[in-house]
Amino acid sequence: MGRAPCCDKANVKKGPWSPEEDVKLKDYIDKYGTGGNWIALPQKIGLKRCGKSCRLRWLNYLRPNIKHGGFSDEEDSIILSLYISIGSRWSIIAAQLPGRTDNDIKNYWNTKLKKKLLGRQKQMNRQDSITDSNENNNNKSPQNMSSSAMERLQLHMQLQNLQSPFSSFYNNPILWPKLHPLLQSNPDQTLKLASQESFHSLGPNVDRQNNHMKLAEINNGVSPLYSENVEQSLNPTQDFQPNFGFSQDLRLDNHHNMDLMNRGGSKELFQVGNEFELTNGSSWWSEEVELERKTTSSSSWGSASVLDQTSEGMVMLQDYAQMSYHSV
DNA sequence: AACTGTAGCAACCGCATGAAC
DNA sequence: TGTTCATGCGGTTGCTACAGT
Repeated sequence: MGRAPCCDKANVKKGPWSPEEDVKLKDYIDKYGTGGNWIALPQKIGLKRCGKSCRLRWLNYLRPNIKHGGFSDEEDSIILSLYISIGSRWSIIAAQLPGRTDNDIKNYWNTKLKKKLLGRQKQMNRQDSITDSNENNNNKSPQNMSSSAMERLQLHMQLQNLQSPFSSFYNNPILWPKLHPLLQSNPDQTLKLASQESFHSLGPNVDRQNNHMKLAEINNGVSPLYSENVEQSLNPTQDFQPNFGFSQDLRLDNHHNMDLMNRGGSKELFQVGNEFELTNGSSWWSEEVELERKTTSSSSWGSASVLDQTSEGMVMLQDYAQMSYHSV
């Protein structure tokens, strides 16, 4: 049995919204809210639109305090950092940028920021190829990586090795994004994340529901970087090795835009769990495990998995387990 | 002026998830 | 416990504006 359509597609209008439609929708929501039912909303106000379309229009355009365009350097930096860390979880990235929508950030990334950064990387690659033509690292050949992973690797390399406008961001914890303080008071508000994209090239034997282990649960603020039970939960063995992908469970506040510019020094909670898919074969995982182990005892991090703590206790996780390559 | 290519963006589509029944 | 359905999310599409030829 197929899924029932959310609306009568024959009788709904598609395409750009007219100003009249915008006014109707905005006026109604301003007065009565959404009523918790987007599907019924368009009928209530006489709009021939799908409820999903209304929701999208509200969230991306009509909602108060929405900003469009004019991304600042700091916003660029945050987007870049989070993209490298968590990939294309645009809603999460948007949650760190007040007034920005996931759609806006996604468009901005795809049309401008990515080109800007990767374009610079290409330039540098051309220079590098002159001097490094003899070195051919098969392990990291593009053929064996997903495009997203490749992108993230390139961006990371660029951040590490090249002079870039964002290098200052890496070295400046003040610019690093933080998570919403509400988490501290309501940790039950969770947002479960699973990177579909990360698993696109998983083999058929991979079961993303099982064999996961929590790599990190980080209590931020005055707490130590890792708690005792987290240390125990790590328990990495050489048997684990992700030939490929990962997903993440980030527990964080979902829909409250935080004011990045005015965040105070209150206690904040950032819990991250990585769910690694384990197969046999390469040695890449063992390297990763080693890096993860380092993270439990040191604030110095390798490039493959990066977890840094700022002087204020803020924690960043950067994970490149998504990169898919086999060592030989 | 007409055509073509491209960038930017709004909106749509399909899937995953979780709540309600 | 299984089914249905609303919601949220990310990928994709399609339209418009603009630049280049």
